[in-house]
Amino acid sequence: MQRVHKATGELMIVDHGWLASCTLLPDGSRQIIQLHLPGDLIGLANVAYTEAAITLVALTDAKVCPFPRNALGKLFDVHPRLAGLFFALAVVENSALADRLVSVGRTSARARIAALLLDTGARLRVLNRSSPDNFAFPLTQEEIGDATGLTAVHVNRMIRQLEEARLIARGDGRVHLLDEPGLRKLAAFEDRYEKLSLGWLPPSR
Amino acid sequence: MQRVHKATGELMIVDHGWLASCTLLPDGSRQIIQLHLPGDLIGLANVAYTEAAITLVALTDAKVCPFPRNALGKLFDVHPRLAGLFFALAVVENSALADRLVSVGRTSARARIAALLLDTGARLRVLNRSSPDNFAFPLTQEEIGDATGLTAVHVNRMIRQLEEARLIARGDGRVHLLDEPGLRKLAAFEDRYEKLSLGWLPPSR
DNA sequence: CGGCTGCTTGAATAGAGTCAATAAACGTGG
DNA sequence: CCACGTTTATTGACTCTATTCAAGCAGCCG
Repeated sequence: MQRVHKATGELMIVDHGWLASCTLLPDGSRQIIQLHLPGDLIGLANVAYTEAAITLVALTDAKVCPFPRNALGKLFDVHPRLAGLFFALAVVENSALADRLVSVGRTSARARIAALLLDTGARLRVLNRSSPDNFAFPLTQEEIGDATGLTAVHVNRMIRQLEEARLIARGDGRVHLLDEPGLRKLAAFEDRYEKLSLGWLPPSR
Repeated sequence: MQRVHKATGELMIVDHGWLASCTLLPDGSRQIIQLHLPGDLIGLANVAYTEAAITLVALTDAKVCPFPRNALGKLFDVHPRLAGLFFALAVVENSALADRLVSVGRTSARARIAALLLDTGARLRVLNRSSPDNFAFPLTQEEIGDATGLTAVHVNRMIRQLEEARLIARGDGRVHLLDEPGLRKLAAFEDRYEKLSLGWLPPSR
């Protein structure tokens, strides 16, 4: 498997596979800003800038479909409802980033990992309609660390603690959320994907 | 001075004063998501949700002008260029949040505080056109901690270190960025406000 | 003056990082 | 299918950054 590292200023939609947008720091460390699952729109943060602000990393084999940035202007002109949806996407991404910031800024290592798992689970739920408290989770522990602001070693220790506490189970690249209420309490997690309100959007033409 | 704490789902524009949107956690701790300076649009993260996701705090005496949320639909319908600008605002806010996340997730306490000061300075520059490396900074050390994910005590120690290293100076509620290159290096700070690209926006009607 | 709130400092503690070594899993080419 | 090298996971010992607790001080406002 080839892990494509690519800096880009374009918009893309994930066809299949998992990716992550991240920032690389001068000291060599890395922060994963967000995970991209199939169906996600990637690169919103780039739209308003001349140079790519983020780096894209494929976490698994993945395929993305480009969405030309210069089509956006016309889209806003001709399809107000679609434009509104793009806006809504940006706004939802905003909340997601805010939640991550809270998690990384003010919660323990355990809680951050729990939040990452819960969030991923909730997003998969939106995707699949099924209710998988048991799902494939292809991140390495180092990548989990880059997403949560921790070191790989510490991620390992915390994951095992979550296991020992019977909050999660693992195996074969999969995660099982054994005690979701317990995890939610630990992570101070709130599921925003349930509370969308898009009634303000203009009607389609 | 009265510090208004208000949870709201509306959009607002800051007339004067400084505010912050923040999240309160069950354990009583607080994370400041972002600072709002005069001219800023507040509440984008709320647009797509039924209930307010964030709490607003006035850091100084402040006045805000409401912007009715249900006017957004019509705006997207009738004024595509304005709609595009709203979208651009959301996207710029995204980058700002991503930068904060990197700062909090992967840099030292010193660096986080330096980044907060640099970012605030850069934003004031956009506002004033003048180039103030010396500006009023009305946050308490506790609030700085809530913004950077640190305790007030540690914020104090780090600020003094920055002072002793002659990177900044303080006094009378103001900050003076003495060695901006040094601060930028320390904080791995990149000024995004310089590199906006809005050529893709549709023309005004 | 007295009671806030915010700043400053020290000492002890805890949570996360670093370094290092081993084990397990994976992928590749023969 | 096996042998090999590489990446990933695991664990221990130690260090260090940031937190906690505590106390004293300064400024502000009624």
